[in-house]
Amino acid sequence: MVRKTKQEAEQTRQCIINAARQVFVDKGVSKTSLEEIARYAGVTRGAVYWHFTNKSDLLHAMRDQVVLPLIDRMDDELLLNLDKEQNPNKDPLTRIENFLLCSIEALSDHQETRQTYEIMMTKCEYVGEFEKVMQQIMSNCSSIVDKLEQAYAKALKKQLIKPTLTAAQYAQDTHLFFSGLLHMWVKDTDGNRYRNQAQTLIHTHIEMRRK
Amino acid sequence: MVRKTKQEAEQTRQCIINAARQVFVDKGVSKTSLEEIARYAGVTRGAVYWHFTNKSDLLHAMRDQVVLPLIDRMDDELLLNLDKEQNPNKDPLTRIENFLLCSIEALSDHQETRQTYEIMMTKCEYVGEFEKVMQQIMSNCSSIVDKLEQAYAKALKKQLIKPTLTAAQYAQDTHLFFSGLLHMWVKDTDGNRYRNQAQTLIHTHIEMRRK
DNA sequence: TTATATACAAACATGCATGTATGTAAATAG
DNA sequence: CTATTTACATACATGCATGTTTGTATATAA
Repeated sequence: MVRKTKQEAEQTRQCIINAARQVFVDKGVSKTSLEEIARYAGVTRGAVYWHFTNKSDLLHAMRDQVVLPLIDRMDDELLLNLDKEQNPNKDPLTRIENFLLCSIEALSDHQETRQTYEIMMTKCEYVGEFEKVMQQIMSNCSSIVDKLEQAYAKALKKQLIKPTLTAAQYAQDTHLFFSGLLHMWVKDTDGNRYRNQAQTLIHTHIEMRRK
Repeated sequence: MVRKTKQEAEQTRQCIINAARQVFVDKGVSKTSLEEIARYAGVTRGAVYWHFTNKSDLLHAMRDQVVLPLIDRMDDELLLNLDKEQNPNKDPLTRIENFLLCSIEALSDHQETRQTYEIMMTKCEYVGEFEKVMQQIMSNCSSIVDKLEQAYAKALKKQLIKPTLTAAQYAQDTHLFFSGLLHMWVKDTDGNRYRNQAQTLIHTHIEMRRK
């Protein structure tokens, strides 16, 4: 066989991940064999086992590829320049709204992201070795709540929202709303119930808080 | 072998469901064999195949046993006597709050319910034949939103909440909050982040709406 | 009372997924 | 230019889960 260069090898690797994503969406993680993935990617199981130690490892790689960049972007959108008054979006509430909108946008704009979320939410089982991922998700949620809280603290200072509740309370409620929206959005494959009105739902949620 | 009476057979059936629930929570649905379930239940695969056609059928039975009664209870708590003024909880907002509280209570009080939800949310794959369940869940969500909307309509009439938003908008937001809370509550197996403060979160969510 | 259906256990047949080991040609390092 | 990795394909070994079939003792219906 014709040995590939490093670049070509990296392509095959990515190709396998892409194939896996497609097949996972169709058949679920546990019911897809590495053989199927390989066939879909135009390689043999040999290639799969060369790039990944097993199916779980492949799934991890798939997830990291989508989730890690998203976590990075979160910081930018929610916190960056939050303190500087001269930035274009002074209003911290608008900033929160924007953060929520961007997250949903990432799902509707990028098929990879959308499919990966669909797999993570409805096509895989968090069990054994993979239970750690659930811990990661939970701790990631905590950091989202933290960032939301900082933004809401600013909103309180600027007296944009009622002072009867704390920033932490606003943050938790928004996070639960966001969490629910993500789940519903992903599961609403027809798009009728949630996908089409996500922006409105987000806007309403924020508007509800304004004095 | 000693043939069982109808009652005893029904016991075995329930026993198998209980065993399945335990093993599913531990190992996930796809990685548990019917052999394991049978062993845990103290029977053989023969019994399992007698009472259920396959693993999916067993999972359906497990789910129905928990979910169907819950759906019934929902109607009672949210809508029953909503129009009659003489019932103990006149305040529709309190009624909504109560509905949310009761739902969470069902999870913390009944292990079966909690485990079944855990399985449905993190230990099974909605794929193939089982994708229909996802449709059921979505349509069930719609009916929850409907009922919430009716309750919020009452709250608007009684001028308990700001009239700047519609009952439908309040309902959707509450449902997404509820949906997120359910997911987080179930996934928070340590109990530190959400399980312990669920009541507070719910109360805050409702309180945020009051004029 | 007898025939039949029930409630399983036990045995059988099959396939598929996994992991590993081996082969190999070409890329790459020195 | 040669030795050694690399990037796979192929072959091999193994096991386990599934579904079906058969056997059987007894509850139950008539």
